Amino acid sequence: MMSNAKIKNMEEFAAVSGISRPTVSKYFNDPESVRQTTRKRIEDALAEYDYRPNIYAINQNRRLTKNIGIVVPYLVDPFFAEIARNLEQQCIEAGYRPTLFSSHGDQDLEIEILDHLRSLKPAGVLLAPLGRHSKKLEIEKFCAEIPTVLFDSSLEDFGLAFVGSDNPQLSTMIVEYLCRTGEPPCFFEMANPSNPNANKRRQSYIGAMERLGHIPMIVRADGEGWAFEEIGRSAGMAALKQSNFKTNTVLCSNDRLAIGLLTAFYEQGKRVGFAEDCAIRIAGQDDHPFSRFTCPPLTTVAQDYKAISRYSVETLFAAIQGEVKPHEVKLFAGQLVMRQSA
Amino acid sequence: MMSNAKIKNMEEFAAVSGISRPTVSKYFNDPESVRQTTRKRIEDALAEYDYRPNIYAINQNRRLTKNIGIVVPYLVDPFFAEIARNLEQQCIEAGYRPTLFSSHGDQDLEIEILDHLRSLKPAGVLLAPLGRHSKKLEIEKFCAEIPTVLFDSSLEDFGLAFVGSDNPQLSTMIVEYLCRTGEPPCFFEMANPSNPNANKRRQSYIGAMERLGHIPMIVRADGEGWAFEEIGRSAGMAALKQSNFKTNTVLCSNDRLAIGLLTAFYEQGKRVGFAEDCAIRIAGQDDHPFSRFTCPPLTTVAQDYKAISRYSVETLFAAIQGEVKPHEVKLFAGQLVMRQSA
DNA sequence: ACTAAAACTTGTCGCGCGTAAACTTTTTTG
DNA sequence: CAAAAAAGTTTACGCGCGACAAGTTTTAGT
Repeated sequence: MMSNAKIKNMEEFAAVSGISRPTVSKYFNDPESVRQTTRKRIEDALAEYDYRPNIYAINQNRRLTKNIGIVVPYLVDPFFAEIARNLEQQCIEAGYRPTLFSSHGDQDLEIEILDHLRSLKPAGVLLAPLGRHSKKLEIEKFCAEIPTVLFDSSLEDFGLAFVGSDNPQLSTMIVEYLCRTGEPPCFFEMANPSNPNANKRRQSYIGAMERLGHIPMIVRADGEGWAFEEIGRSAGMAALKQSNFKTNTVLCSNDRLAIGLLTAFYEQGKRVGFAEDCAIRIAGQDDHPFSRFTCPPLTTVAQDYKAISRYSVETLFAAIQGEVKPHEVKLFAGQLVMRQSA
Repeated sequence: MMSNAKIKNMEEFAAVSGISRPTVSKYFNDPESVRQTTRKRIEDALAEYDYRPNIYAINQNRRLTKNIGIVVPYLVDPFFAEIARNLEQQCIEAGYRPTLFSSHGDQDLEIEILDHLRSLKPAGVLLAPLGRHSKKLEIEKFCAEIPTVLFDSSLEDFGLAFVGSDNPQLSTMIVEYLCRTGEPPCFFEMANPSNPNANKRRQSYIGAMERLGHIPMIVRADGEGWAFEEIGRSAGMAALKQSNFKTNTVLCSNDRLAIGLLTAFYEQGKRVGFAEDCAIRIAGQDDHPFSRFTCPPLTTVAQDYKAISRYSVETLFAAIQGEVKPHEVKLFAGQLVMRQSA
């Protein structure tokens, strides 16, 4: 059926479809905007001839493209890969073209990505900043230029909105659970957390412990970068040898640290879990995609991935379509995921 | 220092830099192609005025863009995220603009991505196809149109080259290791593997076992899709209950399946490893980023990520720069990674 | 059936840049 | 220092499409 005549541009395509070029152009911008009969004629021609409008010519002339930038700090972390997948899907469903970028934990790369994004003239950007290391001024400038929704990790009140998890709620919930079912937890975190969520979680841990009449016990892991599992393992090993965990329960700042800590305990021959013969209980925070498959499976509090990604996209599109709102902070509650590690 | 005068286009920028527009254009295409003195004048102006050529106007007029498409089947798998990261980095170093796409295990999405890629007019594409499910004809057509290097998973002789691991070598090495150090391994794989590598690994397992005088024992896991861990866990559980593993050693078709199987054994209270008190040995194939952190850490054969990504990029760029070679198959050897699981 | 609104047509301009030809200036070279 | 080579300038065109104005046809509403 497909005719072999090659269509070079919209002019030629308009000719073979029997419709004028401006109308064809209108169709490609929004198929609903033309009459049913002309729409059919165009789509018949589309079925017969292989033509697609030149995306560069389109974007050059449209003030706003249909591009959406998605930037995550570290794509090798399946947590971000999973969120990115959700975001991508929802952008496509809304008729936009998402482009995915990862800063790979490098703040210079993050700025380069924003720079590249600028020249892409996106309709909007969904940005999970690196956190503590992000070059604030440059990001602020970017948010002022291009409609941007921040997620996962907030940066002051930059952008249209911040969408993330209610860290105090997450941490409080798991602290209370751990206290209710055994010894109060120590808190295991990185000494220099690259993510502001870490600070909120520490504060929430301290608050929850004090409310329950316990003394907060914080164990800090040395190490830089985004290799959280390895940091959790090596620093966990060190803490173990120095008996830094004062109770038989450890709450980790995030699941990846917990995964590393599980390995450390395994290597020391200590059983982890709530059973009789276990030496220690370990819990995480995030519900990382792999947490269900650790040994023992990791008890944690789940972030509401879907709600976060859905609300981020909705907020961005509302703003793109002209809705004006003051900066909003939207936090979603987490859910306790009880498995065998605690 | 930065002047606040806004530069709209190359015309204006040429004016303020005191150089003619064609020369400025030449500079942006290749800074080396202009005289040192004029280069300095342009770069001085660049430092003072904030101007970047419009990428859409550039790409509309250049027959070939500087875009490189990177397509992986499933980005939530850190294995692919890691390879993608390497590929990305090398493209950037070579002065190209990589764009990352994930098929998310969906063959229709894979075709859509290729379609979108076509309209991006990339200089080249690095493609890890979905495997068995990929719509061959469409991919073949794509490879014929655009310089494409296939990696990880081959599809006949499509594209400029296939770059991957020497699966027979990988499988043979680990089979020999397992046989040397204990009972010969059963082989645990998905009943309908979505990836052709799985078939090669099964064949290699069978060959290696026969050469060593053992009878191959294959256990097949039911399940569809890319949730390998869950398939490994549930099917592993079933196989365990039905005593389908005839020896105390299991070689898994890939690490993610092994990770799920570890969980199944854990849930059944069976210790995994080579120690005296262990019920079973489990080994994987790939050296997944998380394999070092499973409990016990997973013995596996490592794919040479770096070599694969480097050679893929080099081959693509050689072709882009005009080098003509017949279709090449480049396989890299793996390395035994001995940990505690086997 | 008549009228107004909606949709389409023709024609024309401009976006920002690549590219090429013809000419001029600067640099290199023997 | 003259001649050749290299680099830069001027001028002009074209890429494929969005956008708009003015006129024409179709549709919807009474």
